[in-house]
Amino acid sequence: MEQKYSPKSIEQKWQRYWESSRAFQVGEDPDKEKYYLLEMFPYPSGRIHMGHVRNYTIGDVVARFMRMRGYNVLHPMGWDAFGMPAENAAIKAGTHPAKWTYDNIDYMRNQLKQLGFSYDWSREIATCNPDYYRWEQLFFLKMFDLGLAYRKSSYVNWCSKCQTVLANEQVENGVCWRCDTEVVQKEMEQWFFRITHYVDELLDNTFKMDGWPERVLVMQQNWIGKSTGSMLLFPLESGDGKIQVFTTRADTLFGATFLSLAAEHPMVSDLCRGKPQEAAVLEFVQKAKQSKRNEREADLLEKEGVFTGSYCLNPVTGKKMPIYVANFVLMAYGTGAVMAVPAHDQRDFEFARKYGLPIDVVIKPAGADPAPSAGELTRANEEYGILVNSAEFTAMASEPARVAITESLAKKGLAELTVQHRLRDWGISRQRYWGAPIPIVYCQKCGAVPVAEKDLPVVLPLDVELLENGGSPLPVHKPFYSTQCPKCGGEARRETDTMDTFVESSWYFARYSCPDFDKGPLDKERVAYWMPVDQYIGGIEHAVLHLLYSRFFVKVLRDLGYLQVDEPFKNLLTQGMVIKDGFKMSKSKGNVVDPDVMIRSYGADTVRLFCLFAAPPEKDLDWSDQGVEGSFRFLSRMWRLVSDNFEPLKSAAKGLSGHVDSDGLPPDLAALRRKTHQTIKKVTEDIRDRFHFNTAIAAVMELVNQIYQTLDNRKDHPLFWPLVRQAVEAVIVLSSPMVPHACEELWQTLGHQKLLLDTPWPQWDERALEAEEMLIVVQINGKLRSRISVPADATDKQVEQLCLADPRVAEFIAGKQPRKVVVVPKKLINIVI
RNA sequence: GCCUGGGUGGUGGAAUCGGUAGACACAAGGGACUUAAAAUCCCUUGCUCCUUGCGGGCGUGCGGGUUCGAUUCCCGCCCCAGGCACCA
Repeated sequence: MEQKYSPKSIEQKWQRYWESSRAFQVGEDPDKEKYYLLEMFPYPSGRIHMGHVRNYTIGDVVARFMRMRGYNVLHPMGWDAFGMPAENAAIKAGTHPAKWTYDNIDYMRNQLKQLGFSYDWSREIATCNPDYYRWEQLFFLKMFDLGLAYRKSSYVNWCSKCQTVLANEQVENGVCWRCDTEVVQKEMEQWFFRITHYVDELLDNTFKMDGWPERVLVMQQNWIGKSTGSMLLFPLESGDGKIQVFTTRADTLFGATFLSLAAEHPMVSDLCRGKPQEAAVLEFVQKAKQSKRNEREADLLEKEGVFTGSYCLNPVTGKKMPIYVANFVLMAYGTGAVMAVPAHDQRDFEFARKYGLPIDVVIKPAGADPAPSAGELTRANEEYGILVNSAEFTAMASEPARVAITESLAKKGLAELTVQHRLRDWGISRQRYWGAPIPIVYCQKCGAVPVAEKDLPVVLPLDVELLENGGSPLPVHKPFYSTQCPKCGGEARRETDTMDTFVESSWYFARYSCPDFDKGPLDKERVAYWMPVDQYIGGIEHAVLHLLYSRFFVKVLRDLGYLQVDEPFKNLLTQGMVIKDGFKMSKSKGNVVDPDVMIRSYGADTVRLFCLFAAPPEKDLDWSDQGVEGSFRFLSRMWRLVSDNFEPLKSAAKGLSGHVDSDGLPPDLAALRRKTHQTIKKVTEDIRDRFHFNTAIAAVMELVNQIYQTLDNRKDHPLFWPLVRQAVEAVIVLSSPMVPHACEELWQTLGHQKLLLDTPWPQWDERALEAEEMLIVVQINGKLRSRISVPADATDKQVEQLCLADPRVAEFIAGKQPRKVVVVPKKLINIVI
């Protein structure tokens, strides 16, 4: 065999073999337990980056491990192929988004193959293919029928650079998640998916999804933002109408002295009409609407408002409450109207001070007597406490009072206990070209009419001229937009917006179970076999976006009868970022490491090994060129272990599957045998129970070190080579999910006919783990003082006696009588004197 | 402000159920082999003190506590990262 480890030829050899033998193709096998392992599919941006390499390496280890453990493993790969970068790149390069996308897919597929990932390539999906998105258009139609897809005019987030609307989830700190452009509010007609219909289930399940990281669940809970409170009606003084308000603090209702409305509140213009304040109000509203979203939302603006000239009545005190328009009230949350309780809400307090409005104290802190007067307050007291100045509710505690006050008003039809969520419906219209067309037609006579199912797919035309400014060419592409109304046959215009690309990624995982199915989106039998995904792996950046949308979509598909699961992903692993020199790898920082270059210099196995060894998967990984060298050195060391001892190893009779009894073995061979089995146990448990590949690799390295030591101190014994061979085979088998090419080659070189891939994962022998002697740590008063070796079967009492007989121990005790002796079996003894 | 993680040598990290802190690597220093280099192999490497030993003390962000024993559990702080946030 080759003396030197040369990954290039080995890796090509095995990659070709896996491809030609279709080694990773799977079908439904009712006799085998299925395991569906999925990594988040990439956007075909051009070439893969180290983040992908890390993500997919982690997944590949699990897939190969589970396969060797006897599961029927589905491990697919595909492309999240619609999206804006394709358009921008195509405009820049004078090409077509489709060509750009498919070229990138070809390049990146090849990159993934060079890394030796065990994908079933026969199931590959590209979401920009009409055979994929046609089903999404069908879902849209079904959702439209059920009212789960609807159109409304509303203020939406607009990114001027991307020339499109963004979902709430795609706005981060007031700027576009893609290009960091300031997002402005724009009133537009948009299509929405009614994710709020599932808000309770989406939230409730987060408390049961024990296979997900806590922090992702908490992020989703925060995003959904449930708050429990009361809906209250405040009658207008004029008598014609009521204003609806949501509050979590109905216990403070007796202290509500005015009302604040959002600038966009529909009643504002009526309330100020004909009043002396009208002009000032309209000017204020105009100004507020123009202010930028992040300025208005972040705590930057000073609280300002203007009196509308109208009053409403406090439903419990009957007092007149002036109605203001205020710049800090959001139309998007609750009803866009807030009852102001200056004594118990800091914003209202500041507002009341500024405009000279009354401050009525109605809560006193528990233990404070009497309640502080309004004049004494320097800031609002927002804590729960005991009610004062609240008629029959005085002396009640806040929480029961909140309910009691609401219920008492409910009898007059002025209140109800209710729940509000922060979550808004998902706006899916995008004014972009490279996406799935929304299957709707607008007819002068019939309005918005769904395309007939039989006319699907609505194919995105490829023969378009892209516009320089990035806007969509569809609205000016007559062959596309010009059509007939499906209802009346009259002249009509197609919807020219496309769907948010997150729609594609919300169900691709289900389509992998039957990517070739053409009678519908999902083949019931196959999808029932494979779904849900048993293990999903991807970046934390999708904690809310993709992972929430997918959860929603699965519930829709379930209710449409396509799926039988409630949640898509049973277990979720969110891997950390790849960092170099303290920063996330990025072109602007100039710290990008190109996977191609690494593979060329060291081979895929080294790159894989480094990604696994440098950190546990959930932590950020610090890229280190020396660390990569170290990984390569280890693989070379493993290679030499076989090449330097090739002849004796090859002729040694017993491989890993053979049994060797430890009776009568010399100590170093007994120790090697023990270490072999300990390593099998350690690696199995580290991968199976916690995905800690770094400690699994460390354990294999320890075994390699011990094999070298054993070889250095070689003594003749008939079982020497058989035991070394067992240890070496353990190294190869246990490493194989992580560095598959090198291991497969070594395995074959040692004379195995069967692929390592199809070799069952090794079992450890419990009896082989135990030594005849065990090392006991001796503590005196909790401090480490000595170590003694005792027979493995020694009782606690015997351990104690052996310990007291130890000269070092005797010295420390110095004849004193121990007050207490604690023995931890097989580990430690602590003598207290 | 609220919520969730996290803080261990020069570095990445280990210690899985309260039981030897620093496994395994990287880096550094010293040595062997070599004409030389690369590669490989061996030794040292948390800090500190002395009488240099099979030695003593200190040490897991800080301060307390529980325990025979705490990186691990409890209480109170500090710092870092992430999420939510004028949310009524």
